[in-house]
Amino acid sequence: MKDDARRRVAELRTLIAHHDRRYHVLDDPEISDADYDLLVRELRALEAGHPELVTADSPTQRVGAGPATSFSVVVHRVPMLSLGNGFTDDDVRDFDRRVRKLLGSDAPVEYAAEPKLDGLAIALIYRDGSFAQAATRGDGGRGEDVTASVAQIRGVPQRLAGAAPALLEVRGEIFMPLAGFRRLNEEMTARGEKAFVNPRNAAAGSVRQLDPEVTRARPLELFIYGLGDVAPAAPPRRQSELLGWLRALGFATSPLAATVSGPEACLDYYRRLAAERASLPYQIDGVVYKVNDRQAQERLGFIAREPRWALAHKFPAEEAFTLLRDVEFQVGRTGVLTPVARLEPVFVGGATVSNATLHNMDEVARKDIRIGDTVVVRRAGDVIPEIVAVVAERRPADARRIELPAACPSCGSAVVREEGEAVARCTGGFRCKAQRREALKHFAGRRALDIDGLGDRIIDQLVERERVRSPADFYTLEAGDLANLDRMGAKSAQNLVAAIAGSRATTLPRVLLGLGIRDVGEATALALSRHFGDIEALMAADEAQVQQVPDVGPVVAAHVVRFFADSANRQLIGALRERGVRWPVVPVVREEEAPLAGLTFVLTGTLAALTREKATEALVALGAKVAGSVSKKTSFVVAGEDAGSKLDKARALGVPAIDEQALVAAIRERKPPPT
DNA sequence: GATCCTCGAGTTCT
DNA sequence: CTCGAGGATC
Repeated sequence: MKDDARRRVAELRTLIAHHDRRYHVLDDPEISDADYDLLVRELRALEAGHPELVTADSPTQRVGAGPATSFSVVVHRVPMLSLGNGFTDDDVRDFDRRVRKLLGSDAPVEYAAEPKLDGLAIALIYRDGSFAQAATRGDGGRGEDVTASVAQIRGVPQRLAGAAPALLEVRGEIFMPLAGFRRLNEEMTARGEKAFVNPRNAAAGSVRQLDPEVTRARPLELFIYGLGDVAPAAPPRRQSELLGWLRALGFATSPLAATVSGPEACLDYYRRLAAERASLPYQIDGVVYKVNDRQAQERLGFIAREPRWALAHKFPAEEAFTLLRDVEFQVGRTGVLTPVARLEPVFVGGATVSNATLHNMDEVARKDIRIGDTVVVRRAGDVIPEIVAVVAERRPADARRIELPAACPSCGSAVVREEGEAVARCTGGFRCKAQRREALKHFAGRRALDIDGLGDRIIDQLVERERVRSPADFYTLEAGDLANLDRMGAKSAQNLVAAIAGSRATTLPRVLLGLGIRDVGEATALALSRHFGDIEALMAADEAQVQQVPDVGPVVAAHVVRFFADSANRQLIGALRERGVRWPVVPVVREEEAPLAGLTFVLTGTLAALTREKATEALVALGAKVAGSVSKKTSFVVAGEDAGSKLDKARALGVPAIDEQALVAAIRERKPPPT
């Protein structure tokens, strides 16, 4: 019986891998989505019955396994980045100052400016001049494949004009003009369907359509504003010329694009667009400035996920007045008490807002917010509601001050605010139901153990009934325990049990994150895992040893050591293991032992064999750092095709330059390149 | 000791 | 998305 299960599990995994490839890689599925789901479900069920057969590489362990979400995933060959935001004139001047400082020049910088459309960012790929693929931005690294629906948009050329490169990826914005938006909403209301709240949602909803015919009927337009990738590479040297080059290939670009010089000209452009905004046939939410010289862009590079050579200068967000009815204090998983404003619901920035965080008591004091006040609300970045200010003259006589409660609203334990800290915390720890509930949600969350289907609602009920007190209790749940919860049938109870069983095979960083050690997030959990390899080594370490981990200082080290000194926490880890939670030992990368430790690389020019990302990943794995600009501390500059000023600077500073082959050799042989 | 950057934690709405 | 704070750097 057991051997049968083992055999069938292996068979199912092979089958699923095969169909994944047909679907995602070859784009030529052999079986229907429903049949595919059946295979996955059978595997899940078998794994649920035999947790010892669950392995980390099982398809059930993958995030968003299979085409169940109905759009397949596209990994962007060049990440689709977001832009840094500016709101004030000084933000723009600061941006310009930083650009000049980094370029080492005092000459006025030329910028390509254009309106920032309020639509949906899209990447379009053309092969040999023919439209081949469209993908949404997604999280920047991977998006959704929307090729079929985007092909129906009239502004998307099926074939490019003139001499098109073998591979071309362009980036742009799909948007719905206001007139079309109004007409569409009239039609939809007339048909008894729900209208869209704003043109951006309408555009996004129209593109994310499984039925391309629906997209075809929607009044969508497209402006292209940039390049993702091109091979062979021959695009113009300036952003402004690039737009002309793209137009010659048959793409629409913004007719309002302009070239300006220096920050004051940027601001003039901004004011001109702000004045014109109301009369434009589509919605814009700001303007974008890009350093016009693309070689200079290259030199400026990126910080985190944002290019240093571009700025989105946003128009002020739409604001609204409403009444602050009450303030409640929420308890987070670490015990932090957060004041949350309960507002008279108000429609602002495309959604109805009824709650807004006040962050902490300092913030409340700074803005002098009181219950009963009329407040100005906006959605920061058009997403998170925020109280901007109170309207002092409308304050009623009986407005109440907001007081930090002395006792936790959930468990009644004392609330303390450490000297010099902005936040107040409940001291109840694990005895506090609210902290327990939030800690359990964190454990089950996507970044930690990723237990699909174990959402807030379910956890709330399990905590309320005291059926689950610690994360280890999840692994004792049976279908019967779940089936009598609200909104839970026998079928979904079974699925959830299977998902919990599936989460047993996991990784060390996920477990470390899930434990909820103070100040240990995703990045720190990964760094700790790489350094110690397994949890026993970490538990045995003292503060000095934990501080050896990159980016871990005295504060974080103390939190880690204190966590593992607590016998309840040691027991939790034992209990998790006992109930079948498993993770492979992580290959230890000790900084001092890593072959390229202490070396800093700078990549410049176009690499042929490797992408920039791959090269960075490989170097970091070997203990090296990869920086964006050349300095005295740079160990090697890797010069690819068309290497620019970084190479010049390296020569000036006497930094050794190597070519791509030397880089590849260094990675392969795991030793520093010869100088 | 000041400054820059990155990370963590908490949050909203659909 | 925002704020605060820890860590690294100059």
